[in-house]
Amino acid sequence: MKVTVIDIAKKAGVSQSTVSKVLNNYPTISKETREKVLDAIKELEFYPDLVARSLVTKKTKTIGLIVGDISNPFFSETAKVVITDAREQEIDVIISDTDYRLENLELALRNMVGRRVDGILVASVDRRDTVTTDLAKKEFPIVLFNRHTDDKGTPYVVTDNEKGSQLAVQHLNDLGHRRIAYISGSLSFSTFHQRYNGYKKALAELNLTIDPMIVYSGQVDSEKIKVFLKKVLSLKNRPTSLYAASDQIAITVIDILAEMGLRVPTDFSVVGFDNIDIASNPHINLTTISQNKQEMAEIALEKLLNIINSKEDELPFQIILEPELIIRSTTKSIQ
Amino acid sequence: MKVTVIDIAKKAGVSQSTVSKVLNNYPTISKETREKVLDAIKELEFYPDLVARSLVTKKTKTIGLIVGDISNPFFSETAKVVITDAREQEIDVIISDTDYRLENLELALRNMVGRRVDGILVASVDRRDTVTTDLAKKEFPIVLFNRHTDDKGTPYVVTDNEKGSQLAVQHLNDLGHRRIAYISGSLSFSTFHQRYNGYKKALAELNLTIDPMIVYSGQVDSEKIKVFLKKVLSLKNRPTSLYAASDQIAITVIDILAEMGLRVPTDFSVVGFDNIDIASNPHINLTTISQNKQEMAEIALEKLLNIINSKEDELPFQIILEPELIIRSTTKSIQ
DNA sequence: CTGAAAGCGCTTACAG
DNA sequence: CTGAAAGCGCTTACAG
Repeated sequence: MKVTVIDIAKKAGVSQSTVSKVLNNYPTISKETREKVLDAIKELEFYPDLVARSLVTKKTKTIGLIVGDISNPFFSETAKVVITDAREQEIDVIISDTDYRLENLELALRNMVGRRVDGILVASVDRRDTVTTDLAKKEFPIVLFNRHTDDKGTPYVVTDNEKGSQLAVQHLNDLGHRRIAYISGSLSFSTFHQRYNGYKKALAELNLTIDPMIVYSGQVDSEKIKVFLKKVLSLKNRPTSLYAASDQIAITVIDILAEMGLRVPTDFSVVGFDNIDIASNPHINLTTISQNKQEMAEIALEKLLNIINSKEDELPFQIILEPELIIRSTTKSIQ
Repeated sequence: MKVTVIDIAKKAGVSQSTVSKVLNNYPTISKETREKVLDAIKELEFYPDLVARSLVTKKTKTIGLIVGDISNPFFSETAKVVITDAREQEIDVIISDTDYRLENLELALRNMVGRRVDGILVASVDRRDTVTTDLAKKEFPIVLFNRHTDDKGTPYVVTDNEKGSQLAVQHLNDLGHRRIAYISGSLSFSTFHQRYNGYKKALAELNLTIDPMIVYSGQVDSEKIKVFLKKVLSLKNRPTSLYAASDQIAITVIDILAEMGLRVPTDFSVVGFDNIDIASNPHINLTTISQNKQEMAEIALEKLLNIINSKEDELPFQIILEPELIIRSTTKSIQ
């Protein structure tokens, strides 16, 4: 029923090893035998069993990619780069979606190791995670991107998030804003943690007061954001602008402000972070901090493949990319 | 170095087969031996090699998912459902991105078969593809969703696209529009082909003229759309509305109209198709035909797993889901 | 240039 | 209830 290397060998009148050798392009095989074998392969429609091959070569030509939420554009846009680039090297990618939960991350990691993937790329690691570090210590090929762990034991490539926040705050300050609210997702992610630090640092440098009343971090569903915005806008000393630690949050904020009858940027300025595709849509046209996601994903993959092929000696490395301020039309100078 | 079932056997003082049996929860194993083995497993941090297991069980607990473009929200939102639901059954998913090209689709299919995935889900098949049909004929578990091939030889679950177009055209007609332009992606996809047919059919039923001048199908980058719109709007008998066969196209259209100084819906009405997440964003608020993507993906996966477990006898099946008109604010009655 | 043999790390009849 | 042995489908030293 199923065609194996043995069937090909019989058909071509050669040994099993010879078949294997033409499959793997051994240079020693003579032209005639190679052709006999190739003919048999074509005739019997033989496709080598990659599972069996993996068992002996110890390579699966598969890598794992762990994301927080594949339906979030940030992750799907970076996944695209990883999948496409990996394909060029005939590598497949298994995707795991953690829903941003630490336990799911750890499950995914263990599962992928059991699957014997050649390496793992983690786009959404939790600061507290230790499993990635354990793997890195055991010299299992693993690279983090976007986020890293507190212990910094695993190689990573990220954007300079503090710097990003400074660009955002500076921009608002340049426009005359002195009260700048802040919203971010959970501080258990290094991205949000650093953007938060950068926000505070930038305020301090500009001699602006850090007011906990206009700062929120945690779950960022639209209900929670609404409650926060209502509170903030009812303050007597209310802010004139807001820096959101992601474009998704920024867009939600703008929607809610619209519902509340506030126009952006006339009544209120908003800056996002990420520069996802939709941010440049003319209807949204969000001022944001751009991270070069594609480059980040490309580098992470390239480095991972280097590690897999033992071409990387200085581990763990840390690559930090520059963010960039992109001014569009959700920020405006204060009157 | 690497811990195997043999190491566990030695450590626990039992045979290799016994270790395997506790790993696979054979009921015959006595409590004491089971515990000895479990202890050894824990102590040596043993994780069974899933590649070796697959070679003998003939199951990889992996399925393939082939999409046209993972960064397109339609695909990433359905991928999310597939990945999450599969995980609950301890199944991993390998994603392939074809960039909508037939040759890439066929490469991906052959590769996945070589990888011995247990089954394949194709979200973006080409009408002309025959590889999927060949696989289905050989009883390889495969289910198409969203799009199907012309030969209908492979089971699929899709939306009633003709019906969707009829809902869109009817809605515009109800608002008084008599000249309705149409844009869609390549007709080599059943989705666009059927939406196109539905569009013509609906016009015919309403006794409206089908004017090839205001119809476009093919590549849908924003340049091509711009050229088409310019041409259409310079017609003396210019249309008052447009039906776009996807939300992404509709959003691009609205952007271009804005650039050209036309307001939607005051000057021009637009209907999309898909109801992707961003369509309901207050800044876009697109009137569209909703397909229940999540349900579609869920059913496709469920059916695929049924086929894998030989619980599906009537093959190929065809499941057709109902589309729904969602009226938002990009359509308006004509004065 | 080709082939016989061993082995990758599991599972699964089968025997006891 | 447990174990010896064969086998899944390949690749890879090694010998010739």
